[in-house]
Amino acid sequence: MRDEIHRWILSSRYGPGDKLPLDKDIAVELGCARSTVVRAMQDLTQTGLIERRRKGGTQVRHHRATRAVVDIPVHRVAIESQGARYDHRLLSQETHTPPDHIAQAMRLGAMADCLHVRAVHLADDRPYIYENRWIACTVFAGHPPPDFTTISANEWLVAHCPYDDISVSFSAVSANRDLAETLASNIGNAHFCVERCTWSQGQPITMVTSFFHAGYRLNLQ
Amino acid sequence: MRDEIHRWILSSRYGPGDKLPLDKDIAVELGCARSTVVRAMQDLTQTGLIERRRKGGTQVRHHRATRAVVDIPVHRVAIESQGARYDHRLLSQETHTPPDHIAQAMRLGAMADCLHVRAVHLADDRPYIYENRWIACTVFAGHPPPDFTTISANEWLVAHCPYDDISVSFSAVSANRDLAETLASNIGNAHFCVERCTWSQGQPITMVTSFFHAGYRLNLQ
DNA sequence: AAGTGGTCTAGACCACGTA
DNA sequence: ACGTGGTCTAGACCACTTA
Repeated sequence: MRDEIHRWILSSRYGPGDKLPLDKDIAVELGCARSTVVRAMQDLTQTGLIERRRKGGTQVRHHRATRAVVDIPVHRVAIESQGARYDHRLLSQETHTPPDHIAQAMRLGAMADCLHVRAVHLADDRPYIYENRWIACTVFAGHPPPDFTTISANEWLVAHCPYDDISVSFSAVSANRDLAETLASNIGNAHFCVERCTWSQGQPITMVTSFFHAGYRLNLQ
Repeated sequence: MRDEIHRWILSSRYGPGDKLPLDKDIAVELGCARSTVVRAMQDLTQTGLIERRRKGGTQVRHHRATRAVVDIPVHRVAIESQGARYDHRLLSQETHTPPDHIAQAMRLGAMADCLHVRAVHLADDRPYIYENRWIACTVFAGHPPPDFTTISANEWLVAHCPYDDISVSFSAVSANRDLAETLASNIGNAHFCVERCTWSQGQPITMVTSFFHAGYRLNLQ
């Protein structure tokens, strides 16, 4: 039934900017319950095809945005699912206060300490991702931080610090000398870069910048 | 109520890999209808926190992936919403059969003709996006293709060809001479690149590769 | 103030996967 | 074959937004 409603809307019966009938009228028209129409409409809202406003009704969006879900698995899982052998190497790990732009992005209080962790993730011993991470010390809750040489910070956080808010951005960067050496690339090469910040109940957890090996491509659903 | 269920699950009552109670038991525990629990669980499935299987029950995912929604508006809207003046320039437009890798990505039948359109989108007269697009000729349904000098192909397609299936990928590329000139960049500069393919009822509509100006950053929700 | 979508209920039946 | 989640119904009440 939901699919039928989706087809009913999509079959170019309505174009960009058009106002759709009331939910209850659509329900009558298609011979189903209003709640079914509501559910179908909420699906279409999520995919970005329509806009709904209380009292304002439902419209087909004038400029439908391309909307897709991006899924970035734990690095180890991503590498192993390609059939490659995973490994990682801790480059450095020190506790200090992060630079301003990091603290700002994390919405950190002034002078809050972070654990700064740099690591490389390897696929069949070849550099795959260079990870530059800041972890709010509050997440260790007094306990000493774990040994990130045996478990990557990426994986430890996924297992121990569930988040309820996240901010992500993508960009392309040219490798400087450091990045080129870490990723066995060349100075100036283009690298795909993901920046992530996570929070739990308003408290910052971590901010990580990941640089992928040259030629990496991220596929969405 | 849904939020209450979300909090109930998230409050570290259950960790990665843990099995959750049956929907109906949660409903009893929290004093609400099962359908409410189902809805809340479906939300959490979408955000990637849990996995549900008929007969298998509900589990907290072992390795929670970072999952976010990416929204790429029509280029004109993206540029204007930054307060910049939008313009675009058609670079070329010809009809012929696309190279194999394009036809394959579009799931095009052999020898199906496409309109090949190349254009630049400008923000305050500065190159913002270079767009390399293939449009399946079937979408024009016999009519002559519109004049893409007055309306960009991007915008025309959004207005006239709703899609129900899409594939997107992101990458970083180094500018070759052509790209550098088109985007007023420099050879070797890193550019963010989006590749999109859309279909309607199984029929290919368009495949587009968009190269963003150097320094571009895509933010997700 | 009124109209629209948003959420919830209590129940039914269905579809899928596992045993 | 059975147990679990998935979808649907018919109805109630609520929340927001616009007129």
